[in-house]
Amino acid sequence: MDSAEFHAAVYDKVREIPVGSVTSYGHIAKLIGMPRHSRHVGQALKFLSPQTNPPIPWQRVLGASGTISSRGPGSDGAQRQRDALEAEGVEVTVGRTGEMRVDLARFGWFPAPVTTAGGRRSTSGEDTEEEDEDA
DNA sequence: TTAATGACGTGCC
DNA sequence: CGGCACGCCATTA
Repeated sequence: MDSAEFHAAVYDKVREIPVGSVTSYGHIAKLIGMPRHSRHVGQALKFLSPQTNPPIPWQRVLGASGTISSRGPGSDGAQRQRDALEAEGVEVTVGRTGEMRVDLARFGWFPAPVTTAGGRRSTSGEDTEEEDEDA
């Protein structure tokens, strides 16, 4: 798979994230069949954000713990991401160290991968997890 | 060709 | 929960 196709795949998946929901780089990587390329997903987003026509909702992609990546102190990207998320109705909390994170139990969006063959994970039905958690 | 980097993830303390 | 170390891998120096 070329970087171009990788970017396309990432773009396609990220675009599927429903409004008001978030997911992790790692999950995107899994969805496109490359669970070890979590870091490259982020790179793809960086590469795509300024040039995709229907703007890619990169703000809906966070770290595996629901934490927003720093992306550099000088860059306000993280701040913009938080703002964009809140604008969509996603609750963003800030810790002491200024770390911003989202409650994945409430806003997380983790569809099961296709699991072509050999992959354990029941092909029939859906995975039994998450679902509505109301507090 | 080797070394370093990074929008990450997981295991440990 | 906070912080730290190690593993992954394509890209870049």
